[in-house]
Amino acid sequence: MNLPPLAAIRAFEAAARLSSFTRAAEELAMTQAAVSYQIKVLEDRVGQPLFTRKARQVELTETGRALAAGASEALRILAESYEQARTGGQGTLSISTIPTFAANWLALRLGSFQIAHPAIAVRLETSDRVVDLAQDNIDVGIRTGGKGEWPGLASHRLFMADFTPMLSPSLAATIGGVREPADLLRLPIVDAGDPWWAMWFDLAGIDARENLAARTRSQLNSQAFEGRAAVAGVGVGILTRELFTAELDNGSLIQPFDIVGNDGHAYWLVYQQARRNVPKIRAFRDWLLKEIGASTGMVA
Amino acid sequence: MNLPPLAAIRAFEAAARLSSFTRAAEELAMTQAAVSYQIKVLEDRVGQPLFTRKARQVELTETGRALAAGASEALRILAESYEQARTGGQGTLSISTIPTFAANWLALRLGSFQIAHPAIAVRLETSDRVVDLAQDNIDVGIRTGGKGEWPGLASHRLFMADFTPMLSPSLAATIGGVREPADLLRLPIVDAGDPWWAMWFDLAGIDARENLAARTRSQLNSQAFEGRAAVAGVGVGILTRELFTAELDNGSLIQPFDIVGNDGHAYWLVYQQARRNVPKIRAFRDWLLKEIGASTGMVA
DNA sequence: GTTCATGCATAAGTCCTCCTTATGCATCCT
DNA sequence: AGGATGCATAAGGAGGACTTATGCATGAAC
Repeated sequence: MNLPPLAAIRAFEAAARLSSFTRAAEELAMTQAAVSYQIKVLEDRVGQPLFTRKARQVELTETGRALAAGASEALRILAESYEQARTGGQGTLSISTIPTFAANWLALRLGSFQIAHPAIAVRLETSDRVVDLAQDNIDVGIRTGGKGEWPGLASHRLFMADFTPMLSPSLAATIGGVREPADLLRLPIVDAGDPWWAMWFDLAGIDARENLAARTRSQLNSQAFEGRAAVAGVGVGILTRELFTAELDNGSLIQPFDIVGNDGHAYWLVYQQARRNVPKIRAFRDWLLKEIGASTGMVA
Repeated sequence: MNLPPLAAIRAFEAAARLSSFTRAAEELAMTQAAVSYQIKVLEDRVGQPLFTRKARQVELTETGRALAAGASEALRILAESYEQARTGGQGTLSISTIPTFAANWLALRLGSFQIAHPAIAVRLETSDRVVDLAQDNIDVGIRTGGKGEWPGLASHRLFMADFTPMLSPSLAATIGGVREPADLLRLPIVDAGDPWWAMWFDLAGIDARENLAARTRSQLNSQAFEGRAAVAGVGVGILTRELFTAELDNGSLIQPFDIVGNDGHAYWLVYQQARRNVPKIRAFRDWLLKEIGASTGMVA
C-alpha cells in the first residue's frame, strides 16, 4: 500500500474544500506557508499540479479534483471511525475519591457534570487508600496531599484542606453562645483525638492540651462522619470549610471563629499524565476546575 | 473534523491486519518499538485499549476492531486515489540526451525499461545543447560534464567519457594489422581534429602532432557519427568504449590497444532535485542505474 | 523446573519532517 | 499609483516520529 504523506493530505483536503490555502490554514490552525509547503510536497509526489493558482484563490486541476474526492472520503471515514472509537470508549468515567469528598462535595455537584456530559457515565469508587490509577483502571482520583506530586500523574489542586471548628447552632446555644475559643472547651468535641484540634488551639493561643487529653479519644479520620455528628449536635467538629459550604449556608453548622489552620495539605485531582488527552478525563477535569473556581473564587 | 494522529493510524492498521507489532514494523520498514509507541499514542487518544496483548501476538479489542475497519477502508481509498493521481500524471517521461547517448546506448536498452514500466511512455529529445529541465519541461537529462554539479539538479554518474582508438578489422587488415600505436598514423583518421587524438598519442608516447596537423581537419563533435564511420571502414575513430560495446562485442570494431585516455568528463543522469520523488523519474533512475551497473560492473 | 525464543513496553537519544517567520512577487481593486 | 490579498520560498526551530538498548512476560522445549 503506497500512501502519500498523510500530513499533506490533510492540508490538501482543506485547501480543496475551501479553494484557498489561507482559509485552509485558518481552519487547521496553521500558517498559509505551511499549507503551501504541504501542497507542494504532495504535488511533487503526485508528479503534477493539483491546483491552478489564481490571484485570489486556487482552483483544482482535474487530477486534483479526483484526488480531493478520494481524500475527502477517506478522511471522513477516518474521522467518523475515530469519533466512534473515542465516544464509544468514553462510556464510563471511573473516579476514585475519599469518602469525605464524595459525600460532601462531589455528591452535591456531580449532577451538573452529568447534565453537561450526558454521554459519560460515572462510576464512583470511594476508598481511604491511595489507589493506583493504572493498576486499578481508574480514570481520575481525588486525593489529599501536600505538594501534589505523584510519579506519572498530572495533578490539579482543588482547595486547601484547612480546618476550623464548626458546630450546630443548637449546641452553641447550650452554653449561651460561643464567644471566644476557650468556650469550645466547655462543649463536647466529636473527635478530640483529631490532631487538628491541638493545632487549632495553638493558633488560637489556648493551651488545651490537658483538656483534650482528658477527653475520650477516637480515630475517625473522616470529615464526613465528623461533619454529620457536628450537624446532629453531638459535638464540635474541626472541619474543612470547603466540604461544608452547604451546611454553613443553610445554618445547620456555624463557624464561630475566623481562625483557620492548615497543615499544608490540599485536595487534588489526579490522573495519568499519559492519559491527559483522553476526552472523558479532559471533560471531567475542565468541569471540575471550573466548578472549583466558581465555588471558591480561586483560580486553580 | 477531528482526526487521530495519521502516522499512528498507519501503524495501527498494519498491526491490526497482521495481529503483530513486529510484522507491522517489518512491513512499514520501521522498528517494533516505533509501532508500539504509535499504538500507545493512539490508545491514549481513543481512551481505551485497541489491542489485547498476548504472548506471541496481539488481538484487537471490540473498539480496536471497529476502528481498524474504518482505518483500513480510509487508507485503501486514499491509496487508490493517490495511485490514480500518480499514474495518471505519470503518462510520459521526457528524456533529453545528446545524440550519441541516444543512438549508441539508450536505443539498445530502452525497450527493457518500457517492458518493466508499461505505463510510462517515453519521449526522447536529442540535442547537443544543455537543456534547462524546468524551463523545457524535461523530466530527466543525460549530459556530459566533469563534476556533475548543476544547480538544483540531482545527478548520477553513469560512466566515464574515456577515449581510445577503434577501427574496423578490415581497415586494420589494409596494413597487415595494427601492432603498435604508430601504426595508426599509417591509416586514415575519421576526425583528426578531435582533441582526444593528440591526448591519446601523448599517452602512447608518440609525437603525432605534425602528422595530425597535416590531415584534413573537421569538427564532428559526435561520437555517434565517428563510430559509424569507423564501423564503415572510413577511418580510425577515437571513441568512448561504453558507447560501442555492441560493436566491440560483434567484432565490427576492434580496440587495438589498452591505452585509454580520459579528460575528466563523464556521462551523467540529471533531474530536478525537487522532483526526485516523482514516480516516473524514480522509476527511470532506478532502472538506468541498475542497467549501468550491469553493463559496466561499476557501482554508480 | 530451567532455559531459550518470541514479542511487546519503555527510556533515552537523534533527527528530519512539519511547521513558523519573514519576505517577495503577482494580481486585483480602488 | 497605492494598497490589499494571497501564494511561493528561504531560513530557522522544535517536537513528533522514529531508533537503539534493555527489560519483562509468556510459551515452548527439554
